Amino acid sequence: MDAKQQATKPTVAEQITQKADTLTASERKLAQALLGNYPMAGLETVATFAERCGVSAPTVLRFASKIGFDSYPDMQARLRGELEARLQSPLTRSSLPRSRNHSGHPMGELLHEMTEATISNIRTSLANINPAELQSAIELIGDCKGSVYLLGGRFTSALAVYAYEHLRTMRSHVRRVSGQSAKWAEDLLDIGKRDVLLVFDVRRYQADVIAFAEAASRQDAKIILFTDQWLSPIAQFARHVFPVRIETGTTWDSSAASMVMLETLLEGVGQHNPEQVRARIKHLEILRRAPQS
Amino acid sequence: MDAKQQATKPTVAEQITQKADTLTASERKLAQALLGNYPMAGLETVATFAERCGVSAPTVLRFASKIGFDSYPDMQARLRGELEARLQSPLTRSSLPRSRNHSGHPMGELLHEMTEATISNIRTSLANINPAELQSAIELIGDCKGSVYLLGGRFTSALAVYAYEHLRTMRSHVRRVSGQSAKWAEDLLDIGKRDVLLVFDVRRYQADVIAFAEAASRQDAKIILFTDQWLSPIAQFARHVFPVRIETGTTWDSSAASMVMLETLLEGVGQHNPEQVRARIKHLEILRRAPQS
DNA sequence: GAAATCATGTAACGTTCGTTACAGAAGGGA
DNA sequence: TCCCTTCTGTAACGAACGTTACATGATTTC
Repeated sequence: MDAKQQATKPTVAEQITQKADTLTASERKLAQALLGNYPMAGLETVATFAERCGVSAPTVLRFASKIGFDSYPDMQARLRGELEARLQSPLTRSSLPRSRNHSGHPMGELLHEMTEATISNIRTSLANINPAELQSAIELIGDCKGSVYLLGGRFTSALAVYAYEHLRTMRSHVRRVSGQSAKWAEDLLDIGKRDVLLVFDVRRYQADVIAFAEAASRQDAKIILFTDQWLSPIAQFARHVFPVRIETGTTWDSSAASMVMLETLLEGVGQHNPEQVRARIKHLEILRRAPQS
Repeated sequence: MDAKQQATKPTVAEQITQKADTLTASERKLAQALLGNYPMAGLETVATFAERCGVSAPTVLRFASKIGFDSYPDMQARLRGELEARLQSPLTRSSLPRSRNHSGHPMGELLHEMTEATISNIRTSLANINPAELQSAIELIGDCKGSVYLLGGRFTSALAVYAYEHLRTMRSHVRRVSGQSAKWAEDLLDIGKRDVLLVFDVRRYQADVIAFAEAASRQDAKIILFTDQWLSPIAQFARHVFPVRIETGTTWDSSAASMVMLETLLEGVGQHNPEQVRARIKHLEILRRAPQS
């Protein structure tokens, strides 16, 4: 399940080796330095990189140009991308021993990989959440006098649904923004400064979701955002941002870590006003027992 | 470059954690973003980092200053050093050197408890799944000539929504049984022996969900059940049962382990017919690019 | 050995960066 | 509600950046 996306995009290192025999003496020095401390050396400034190799700045630029980049920052961007990918790849090449009865069977592999990748995501994500930030978000939802709106994208709408069902048992005035995005404007009408928008948006950030959040922000709603580590643009308008890992090395991104983070938040909201929640649940059960008005 | 990189020097992440409670709202957003995508986010320019988080450049500088750096480039240098060190020793506990210090703050406790409880649930649940069982379920969905129906209860409907969105990208004839249960009978009309019902039902097993599954079973539909360790009554009619742990010691049950199990199943279905799925996604993207008939 | 070609450094350009001072906005307490 | 404190963005500055044109030096070719 690996290395199917590399065919279209060669790495910087590959580009260098490809053009290796056309490089001049100074350029070879640069190439060796970069490959020797890959890719960190290429992330320095032109001047620094040049000085370290004992060449001039223009030589560095000619080098970048020769191996196929429009500009030096262009090359850096690519190096950055590779580095980022490399940093989070250790999740998949799991170092732990095989668990139990899974050995041999191909589906056992899958189970094991998904388990470890997801656990890694959860650990990394929640370990980096600031407790105070969580506390503030909990209070924002728990003490909110207005309405709490839930919104998600294509895959994350499931999280919005989940949050909706839980919050509804804990407090009144919980609304889910659902259906076709063309109709969201109606929900937007009511949103104001006393309201909170809990929005889920991970990569392939959805334009309609972003637009809704931005509009809500302009109407002074408080926004809590669940997103991935690269941050949805909504982060700009959000009061609280919770970035979680979503990559498992498989075809699709995972919402498991987001789910755990969400459940943590929900549990926190419940604990924030325990007696109110308990009273509400009790009331709800009474109404359920005497239904069909 | 820096020979003074000592073991005694605290990492940037640690410095952030240390000053966490003195940070302002905007600064916390920066902290969250940096820790969420550590350390890459901090290697961007001030302007980029600021914009991504929706704050101004000076706020970023005040942040860097507050956590103990003389300048922004100063902080970047340190992040670079950490990164370089990590890259040079990929074998020695590469990706997770820091288990953040949540102690002290009550929400830190909560984060930690939820993390560990959930991970325990996932490990236990997936370790006990029979790979052959998973394989069969994958083939059942992947090779199903009829329709795949999704159904969930109050809280598990979120999982049904999630599965629906994924399966829809992988194959045709995927339907979600939604809305008021009184209207489910209409869906039931179409269900037959060529169809598969993927149903989610955890404790406080919902009567209407059970009834639907039983009816579908009588009409010879194949049932795949996601439930908890105590097994929903639907297990009696189900061809494949996946029991997962849902307890976390908190007020509410958790769907996190179910989510991981579901994602594993979905990944398996995707891998089962990779070329078909890829063709379908491609087709879908073409249709999306030429919308508004 | 002279001329041509290529590689490289110098110097200057406009741009973008990090940084600072200051004024306005937001939030909390009486 | 008002005031005071704290927080935050705007605007301006110098410095450093990537980039380019051009001159110098090295190397090759006849």
